[in-house]
Amino acid sequence: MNQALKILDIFIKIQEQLDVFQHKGEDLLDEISLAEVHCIDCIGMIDHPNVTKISEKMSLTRGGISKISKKLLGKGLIESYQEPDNNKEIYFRLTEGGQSVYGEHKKLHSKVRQEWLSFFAHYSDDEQAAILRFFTDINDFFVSKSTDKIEK
Amino acid sequence: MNQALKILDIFIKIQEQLDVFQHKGEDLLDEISLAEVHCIDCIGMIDHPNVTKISEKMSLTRGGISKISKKLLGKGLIESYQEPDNNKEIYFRLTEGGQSVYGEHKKLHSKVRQEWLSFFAHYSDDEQAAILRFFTDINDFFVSKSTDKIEK
DNA sequence: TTTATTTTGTTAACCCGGAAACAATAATAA
DNA sequence: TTATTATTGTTTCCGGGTTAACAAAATAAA
Repeated sequence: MNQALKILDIFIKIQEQLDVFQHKGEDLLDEISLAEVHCIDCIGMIDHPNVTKISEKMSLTRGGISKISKKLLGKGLIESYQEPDNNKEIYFRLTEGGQSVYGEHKKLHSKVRQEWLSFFAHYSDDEQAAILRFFTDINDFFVSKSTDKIEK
Repeated sequence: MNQALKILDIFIKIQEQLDVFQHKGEDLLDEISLAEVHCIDCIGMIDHPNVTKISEKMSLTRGGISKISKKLLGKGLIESYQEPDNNKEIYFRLTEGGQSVYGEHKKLHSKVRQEWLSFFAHYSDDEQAAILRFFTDINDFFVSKSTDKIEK
């Protein structure tokens, strides 16, 4: 079996298991779902975050974000505010509790990042270059594929 | 920015878009969901497939498979049978319609496989070796991580 | 054998998103 | 200005999955 076939087979296996990867088991904080944490992350990063901006950033529906933000409000992790000259848009900001979750998530994120970096350290420059090219190509492929869909 | 960091960043981007990849837009057959097609695939491949075996193969709950198989029965794509010496286990087999869906899915699968192969053809042997090592390592990592979880 | 335990498939209640309809507001055109 | 169009956020309904409880059957233990 040539290399290409082996890569392919493993790649498929990985895909199958990928859901295991995502973020599960992080146990960031019980009682807060993954989507909620991501939402908090967005609110912490976006300038004047509202439902629409968050939904775009998270690639979810406005309806979905509307529900999530409602929950976060209920849990006291975020609060909403409006600008005096605009009665339509509703913005969010993190409360102290939300800030804390935001910080925990960032910490965990950098920990995972560190793990990946030490993982990559075991590869030679040439190997890393090959992997890089591969991922660059894949990414381009996905981007072009997703714009295809938008054009449909 | 060194290579490792670049790979990492791209890898994360890809992850974010990965859901786009899975199987969406295949339009194998309207009126049949992705899970249903996968279920048909399992039933076509497993020896004496029952709810339990399918759920293990698909990494879904028995309850979930129970519902899906009910739908497939309703659509006439599969049928159930039992062995004379066992009144508990219920097995499935594909009907003609199910066979047809099974075949279509296989065809599409090999088409995708072909696309990936021509994709990999653009890489040198050394590059392919690096990519292969990378995926092998990742896969091992995932496997060990998931067994960790089982031990929990 | 009889009794406990395990396995199997189903169901009810629930959670999470998406799609689509909707009212309120803002932005644009006339 | 007024009228039309676009944007924003919410809500209802639905599909798809999980969890947990359950009855029926098979298996293991007594």
